[in-house]
Order: sequence, then structure tokens, then C-alpha cells
Amino acid sequence: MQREEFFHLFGGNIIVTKTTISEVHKFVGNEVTIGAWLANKRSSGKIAFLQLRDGTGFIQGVVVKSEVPEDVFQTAKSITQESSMYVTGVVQKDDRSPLGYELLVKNVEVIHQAVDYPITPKEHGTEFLMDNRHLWLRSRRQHAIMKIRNEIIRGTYEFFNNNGFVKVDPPILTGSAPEGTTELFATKYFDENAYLSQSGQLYMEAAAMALGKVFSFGPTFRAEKSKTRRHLIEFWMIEPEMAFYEFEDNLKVQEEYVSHIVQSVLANCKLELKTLGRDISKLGNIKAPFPRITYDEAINLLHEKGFDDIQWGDDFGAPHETAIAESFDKPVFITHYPTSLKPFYMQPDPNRNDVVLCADLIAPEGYGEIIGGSERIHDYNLLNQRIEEHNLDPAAYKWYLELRKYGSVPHSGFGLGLERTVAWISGVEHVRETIPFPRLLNRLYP
RNA sequence: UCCGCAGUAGCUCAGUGGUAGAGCAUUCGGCUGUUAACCGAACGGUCGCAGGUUCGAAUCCUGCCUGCGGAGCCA
Repeated sequence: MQREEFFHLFGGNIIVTKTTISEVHKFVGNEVTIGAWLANKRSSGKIAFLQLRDGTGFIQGVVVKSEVPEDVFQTAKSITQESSMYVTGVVQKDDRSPLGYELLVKNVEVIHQAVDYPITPKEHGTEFLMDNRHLWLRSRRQHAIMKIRNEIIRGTYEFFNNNGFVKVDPPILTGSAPEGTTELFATKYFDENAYLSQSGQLYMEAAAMALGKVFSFGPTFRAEKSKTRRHLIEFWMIEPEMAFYEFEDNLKVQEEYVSHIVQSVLANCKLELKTLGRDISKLGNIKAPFPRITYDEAINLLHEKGFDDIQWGDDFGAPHETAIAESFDKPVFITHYPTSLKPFYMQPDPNRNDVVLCADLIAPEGYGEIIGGSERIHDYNLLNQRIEEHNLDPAAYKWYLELRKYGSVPHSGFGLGLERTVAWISGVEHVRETIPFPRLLNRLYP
């Protein structure tokens, strides 16, 4: 029934506290009203259980036939999945609930009755769920993943703000291919050709020369026909860049940053990790420092593990990365890759010209590379030579070279893939569940 | 782009040459502590599309489309 009618019938206080599921613990024994959707329902002849969700969490509403007007009980019995309503009831502590609290329902006011909600309580296939991604997000599992994603983003801002970094936003539309290797999304910029950014790094180097320590957080686009559980066409990257930071300083920032976000999620997303069934014993010890092995050592390790096919100079595939990660219980840095495998801007090792001062951070449990980073070349002539060697257009890199012309300094940076990190920390199999609306090969809808 | 697997009710699937099936969802009925509740009934079909073989095809053959998993490349 309507709230006004309900309150009139029962006299009492017209002003009942309106709150959210996340706040009910403050109102034990009191009557509150919650705006909610019906996630699921079970009922018998004289009692009904409403699984309610309001975006802040999930709570069970119990409707007892003998304690409410007949029409309220009938409403509770007939209401359909995902209908919206205002539920008024008394908050009760109950150890049978995962939340610890239940709502003893006094009134239900339906706002909108949903008809034939497609995602039923039973199992569904990937294609169907992806077609219904706009509704799938309402599920407990997706809700938990999005909350963890948010916590990682929150922890990211917290870490960099606490450590003297300035957030800088590089452009998304760019005039030329920064690296040339991977495929870019092309579009028109009035009469010119433009491309969607596949990395903000070069711009972040310019920003670091202005602001010292900077970080970006934004979308990135890769027009590659990759179809694996680790790939998205559109994904979000965190790209810090630090002036006067050399190779070793760079790794320290990375391990401290990754430790910070893992510990933030452990501290603030207990219920979400439980909902996902994540084995949190594997996250507790993710604290700096992280182990490091060189590319050379990694090749030897792979040979010991029976990978006879791989030779010095080959890049690692997914099975190689997984095999290396299995040897450690923390994320592991693989450092000093051959120069030929890496982009033009990476600083050579002063002791060895054939490897560069770079590191990839490989997540445990087969989640693959979550960070790629390096010290950058700060010598004008060397960078110019590399641009020529890679057959890049010198005109497009004029501004980038100029950073080495006016007070060049050693500097380093890295890029962390948000969705792979969310997948790893959440224990989710595929990155498509770690972003609200994934752009995948052959999927641009919804 | 290459390799492998799949497409049957709104959803998840069974059916391998002879009348199109089950569970869930929906509707109706029953049940006072359910946890993907349960019990009974009803409703529900272009068997991905096109062609072929056969007395007869969801089932066998050919082509195409779509999806999933993986490789390469990458975060």
C-alpha cells in the first residue's frame, strides 16, 4: 500500500528514517524505509522471504502473514523479480544472514512491477549474459566485482596522492601512432587522420618534466584481434611517470603501489571477496618487496621446467608467463629483456647493450602481465638513433625528442592494466567481467 | 588471421535416422525460516541459415553465419 495510507492506518510516526542497506546496522530495533529492487523471492503460505538489493548491498526482508495487512502479504507474494519498491520494516540482528541483519517487513510499496526479467536464478551462458550486460550488472557477483574495481581505483588515487604525484590527463585523440607496432583505431579529425590513444606514456613523460611525479588514469584502445581471457579492445590503464627515478626506483614504486591496492581490497571488500569465493590466503602475503628475475634467468628457469622450444631472444607466451609465475607466491618482476623485444624508448643497460632497463610484473595464478615499465632513454642522440632504427616518422616525434633537448633527466615509468589487476585480485576468470561494459572482438553492444 | 568446440522452448541442456523432451522462468494451486527453497498443474518449438542424401533428417553430407576457448600480439 502507499506509504501515506500505511502510516495513517498505524498512527505512529509519519517520518520513518529512509536509509540504505549498507547503513541498517545503525538502526537495529528501529523502523526504516529502503528503496530497493527484488533480487529473488521465496514464499510459503504464511511467510515470504524477499531478497532485496539497493546498490549498497543485499538484505533479506521477511514478511509474516499474521503480522501485516492482507494486501501487503499478497503484494509480497505476487511481486516479480527486479520490481522496484519502497520497503518499510524493523531492522533485526540475525546470524543466519551473511550481512548479519534482516528486515522484518511491515509494508511494501511497489514503484514499478517488472515483467519477464530475463536473467533467472538458474545458470546462464556467456553469450546470453553478455547480451544482457546492462542487467547482469545487478547480480551479486557483478556487484561484488564492480565494488572491488572501485576500491582499486580509490586505492590508486590514495597511493599516488599520498606520495606526491599529480594526476595528469593525456589526450585520447592523437595525431600519430606512438609505437607503430600495435594496431590503432583510426578516425577523422576534421580533415586530418587521428587515432585513439593506445598509451598516454609519451605525454606523461612531458608532464613529468613539468610536474616531477605524475600519474594518469584513463581508457586505452587496441584494435588487435585478440580473443583471450586477458584481452579487451578498450581497457583502462594507470600510467605513472617519475622524473629523476631510475630503474630500481621505478620497481620500488610498482611493488609498493600493487601492495597498497591489494591490502586496500582485503581491508575494505571482505564481503565482496567472500561473495566471489576468492581464496584470500593467496592475497594476504602480497606485500613489497616482490621477487625479481632477469630475462636470462627466466629463460633458464623455463628450460629447467621443460620448455625446450624457447631460446634467448624469443618473447614469452602466456604458458611461459604462467610457468614463471608458478615458481613464486607473489607477483614477480621479469627484468632486462632483449632490446629487440621492447619499444624504441627504453634505456639500454649500461653494462650490456643487448638488454634494456625494463620490467614486466607478472601476477600469480596465471593472470599474466599486469605491469610493463622501464627507465626511458634521456639522451637526445640515442633516442634520435632509435627513432631512425625503428623507421618512425621524425616529424611526429619532434616534440618528444625536444624533452631531451631542454634539461633532460633520467626518468622512469610504467603502465598497469586495471582490468587484469581486478581479475587477479577478485579471482575472476575473464577480464570481460571486470569492466562494466566490455568492448570485445565482435561485441560493441550493449 | 590460424587451430579447436558449440548452436534444440525466454534461459540451461538431453535427444545420433522413425510422434519434440526435462529443469528453471511465467501463470494457477499448496506449504510459517527459506538460502539457485520445495510439491502439483498449465503455458511454451522456424531444432542457427541455405542446399543436398533418404520412404523419412534435430540426427548424415556440403557451404555460410554466430558464439565460446586458445594461439600470435599486448596491459
